Amino acid sequence: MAEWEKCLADAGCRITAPRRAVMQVLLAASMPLSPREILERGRQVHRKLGLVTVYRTVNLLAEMNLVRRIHCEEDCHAYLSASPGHRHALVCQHCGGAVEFLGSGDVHALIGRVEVETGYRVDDHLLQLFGLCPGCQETKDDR
Amino acid sequence: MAEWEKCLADAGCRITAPRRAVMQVLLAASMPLSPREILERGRQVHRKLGLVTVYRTVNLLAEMNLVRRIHCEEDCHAYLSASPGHRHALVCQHCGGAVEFLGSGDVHALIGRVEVETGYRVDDHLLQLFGLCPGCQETKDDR
DNA sequence: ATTGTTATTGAAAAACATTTTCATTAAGGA
DNA sequence: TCCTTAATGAAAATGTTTTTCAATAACAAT
Repeated sequence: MAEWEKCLADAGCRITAPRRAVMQVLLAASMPLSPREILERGRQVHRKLGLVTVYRTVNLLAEMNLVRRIHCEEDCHAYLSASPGHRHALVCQHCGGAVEFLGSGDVHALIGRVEVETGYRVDDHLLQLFGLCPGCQETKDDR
Repeated sequence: MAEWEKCLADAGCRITAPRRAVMQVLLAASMPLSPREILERGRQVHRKLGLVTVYRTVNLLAEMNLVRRIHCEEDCHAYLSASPGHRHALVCQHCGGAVEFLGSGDVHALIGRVEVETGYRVDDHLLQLFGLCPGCQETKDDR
């Protein structure tokens, strides 16, 4: 039983074929996918998968932090499978490939500075980086 | 002539009543507003303002960095007037009020670290903080 | 000030994304 | 294997964003 299946089962959710299809697609993809893209790829695994189920599944998985929602200029509803503990995404603007990185002390230093500067108390943050992956740096250079 | 009007004029854009209404609303608001909210407030200034124009204006202003798009869980199409040079938003999760803060050395340190760790070249970033503003900290405490 | 050009506007329609509804299906404990 | 009920998928409803196009108004030229 896969790690993510245990998470769902522990939360009292059923492990169904549509959910397996969605998760399988996201685990296989190394880039953020929109609900529609997930549907298309997922149908190759589970023929009768429906778009409504993709929406529902992706929301469920996001709530459990098994999947991360990625915000871009064009598309704010793209999803990426999430490694536990890792918090942020770095997306290649050429090929769309994404990796995750762990927020470390530098993030907390920044938050501490801003708390002092503004008087706000910071509880949450959204951080994403965009750039070129190693492979695309060779191909394309448009800094 | 206001600063933002010079920006538009320099780009060859016309200064129109609808654009003034949208910008006035955003400058007066201290929180991110959705297109629909901008429409409602803007109509008190320019009665026949249309939603289509709000969309068009907000996109134009965002392209010129006069306005910043704010990404939240619920609403990824909220806009905040932007101070030049300041790059990031800090939003109060209780009252919606927002302030901007300047990304400083700590952001670059973080980006440098991630570039080394991942091999990616980082060209752009999306950073937003969420929390409680000073006023709402007194009212509400749900850390 | 007046005119002419053309960017901009707003209403309606189209396109698209997301959510709700509800009868049917199937997961998984008994 | 059966039963309960969570989950599914199709259709419809709801919302949001974009496109289209004729009318309007900014502003440069006069």
